Amino acid sequence: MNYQQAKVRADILKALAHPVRILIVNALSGGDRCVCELAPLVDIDQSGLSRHLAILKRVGVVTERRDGNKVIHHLQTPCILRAFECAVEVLRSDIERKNLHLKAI
Amino acid sequence: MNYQQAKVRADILKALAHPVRILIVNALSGGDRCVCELAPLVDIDQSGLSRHLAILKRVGVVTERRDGNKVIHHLQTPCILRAFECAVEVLRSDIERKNLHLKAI
DNA sequence: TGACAATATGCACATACTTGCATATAGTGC
DNA sequence: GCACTATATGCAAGTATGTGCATATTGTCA
Repeated sequence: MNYQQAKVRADILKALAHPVRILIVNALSGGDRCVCELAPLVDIDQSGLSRHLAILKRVGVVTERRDGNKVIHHLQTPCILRAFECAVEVLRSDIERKNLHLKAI
Repeated sequence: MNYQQAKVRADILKALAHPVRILIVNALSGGDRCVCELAPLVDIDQSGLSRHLAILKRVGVVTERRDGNKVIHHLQTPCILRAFECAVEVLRSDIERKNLHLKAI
């Protein structure tokens, strides 16, 4: 793998690597939502939420369509939920390993 | 999912979301390496490489053991390679979708 | 057209991340 | 102990990211 290939991967992961954006993706995995439905789930200013959504849209993880004066957001690539599962696996593995060290004391 | 749960996931993904760290993980997926073996693969200062490794170790993705005066690094949770594949899927899906739009013109 | 709801953007500030340089620490072999 | 190799850390500067506030834009409905 060369630097450019690593960079495009990093850009996608970076777009996912924020608690608010993870909450957004998680919510969208349960179905399409407009901004006003997402707002109560994330403790953040409306403009901030709009910006986080823009980041997810820029990398193509989320897409949008208009419905009246609402913009409906859609999780375009649900495969990224696997990246979250993978993060959980890392956590679990790390805790297990530390427990082992603890027992060894 | 609550904010705290999203945050721990974000911290793991953030640790992966850098081109140099992706190159490191990619190299380690082929077997354990010391810093001196990784250095030529990533175009960065030795101290910078050391810092990137520290970030990966902090979240438990990479572990280390000493061998003489070398520190050997080990990819503790190879499952994160799936996160990279997932990033590639996002890219591919995005390109396909844009191609469709192109054809529609 | 005007009032209103939903969403996006400009700006300014704070915080976090990355990097190189110099220097410190840890281990090896003489 | 000394010279040497491998790796880590303090510091300072540059860059990027996240946030709230105010304001702009887009669409609806009367």
